Amino acid sequence: MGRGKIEIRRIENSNNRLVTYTKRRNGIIKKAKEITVLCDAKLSLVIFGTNGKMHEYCSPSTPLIDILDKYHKQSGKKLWDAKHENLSNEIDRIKKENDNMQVELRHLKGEDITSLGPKELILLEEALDNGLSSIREKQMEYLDFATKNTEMLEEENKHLTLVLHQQEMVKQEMAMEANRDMNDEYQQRVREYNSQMPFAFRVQPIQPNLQDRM
Amino acid sequence: MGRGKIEIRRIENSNNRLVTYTKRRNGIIKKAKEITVLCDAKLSLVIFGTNGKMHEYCSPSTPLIDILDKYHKQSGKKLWDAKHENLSNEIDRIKKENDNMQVELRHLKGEDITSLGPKELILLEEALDNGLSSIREKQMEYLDFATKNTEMLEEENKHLTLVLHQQEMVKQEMAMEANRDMNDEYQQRVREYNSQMPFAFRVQPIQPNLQDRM
DNA sequence: ACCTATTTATAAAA
DNA sequence: TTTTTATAAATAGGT
Repeated sequence: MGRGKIEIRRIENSNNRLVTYTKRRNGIIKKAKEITVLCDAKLSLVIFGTNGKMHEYCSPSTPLIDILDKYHKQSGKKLWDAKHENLSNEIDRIKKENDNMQVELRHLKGEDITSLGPKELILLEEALDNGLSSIREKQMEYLDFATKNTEMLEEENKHLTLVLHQQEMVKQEMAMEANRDMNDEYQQRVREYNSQMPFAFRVQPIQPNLQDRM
Repeated sequence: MGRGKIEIRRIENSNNRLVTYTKRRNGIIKKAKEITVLCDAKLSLVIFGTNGKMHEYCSPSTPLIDILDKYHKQSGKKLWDAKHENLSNEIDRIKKENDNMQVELRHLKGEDITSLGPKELILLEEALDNGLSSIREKQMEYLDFATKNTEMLEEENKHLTLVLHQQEMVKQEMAMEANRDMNDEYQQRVREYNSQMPFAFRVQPIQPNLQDRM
């Protein structure tokens, strides 16, 4: 398709080669675009000329990666190295595991059991029974612990109350002694002062229980 | 370039579209081959038709992977890095999901529950109880079914036995009539003959119950 | 799948 | 380079 017919063999004249390359590259890319529109094909095209420059065309809204992914699957050729493949396999494996567990979980929760036979049901029942008894055992532990704890706390409470009471007794005694030693006139003045102001503003003793004795 | 000019827009007639696709695909692949020879270009071409079938061309002695590698470098677009990352994320996500399920499963089976608090134990117990009751319900269904089935079979058995008995009676009657009609002399001869050979070798009547009357 | 009128691509020249 | 143009090649529509 030109002024003369050419053989399909490397063009030796480098200038001609470059010109032809450019023209034909444009031609191919044009045709690539056309086929994607006309026949809604998906297509990926990458060309490198002798100069090393790259040109590409990829059908619209189809990332090259997707096309290569398909290529990968259909050709069976490994584009992405072993690493990639491993990851894919790993995903498949884990997904399967996931599904199995999901099913088991649902079964244990009593869901989707219509398809199960009597023997499977018995196994499930056993598993659930075991689970229940383990959990009730644990609950028992908690209960025991709570009971013991309560007892201990009550014991401690009793002790603390006792100690507190004893301390109070000691304080009372000390206070009584102090009282006796206190200057009588000062006491008198405090009483007079207090009687002149409303109760709420009076100086209160720090130990509220002691105020009875004032 | 054909009998008529066509607009570059999707060909609606699906048959035409397929034909055009095939022709143009061949055209593009041919041109791809030509440009690699004429201009020693490196090229990769992957096409998918609407049917999902793949066709490809890759310049000789240039593995697709190399071309994509170059593409990778020159376009700066991440091809497999992105893909790789996606896969890794996916794996992480699924693994996490997996772990959670695993834990849940173990809990339901009453394992690894040391770390659980009383409230969690109560929730677990409820779940197990629900599961158990669902499963026992299902077992009940099976049991009911089995019981009904047994009853039905017994009923049928009874009926069959009855029918069988009646048939026997009829046969007996017929046999008795036949007996009465039989030639007495022949009967006599059979009796004599039998008395001369050991019991085990005697001709036995087909209906064993009838032999009592002989 | 084959045919062929026509369109399209392009080789060579300017 | 890009444009031109004669010609080769591709292909649309028909069989």
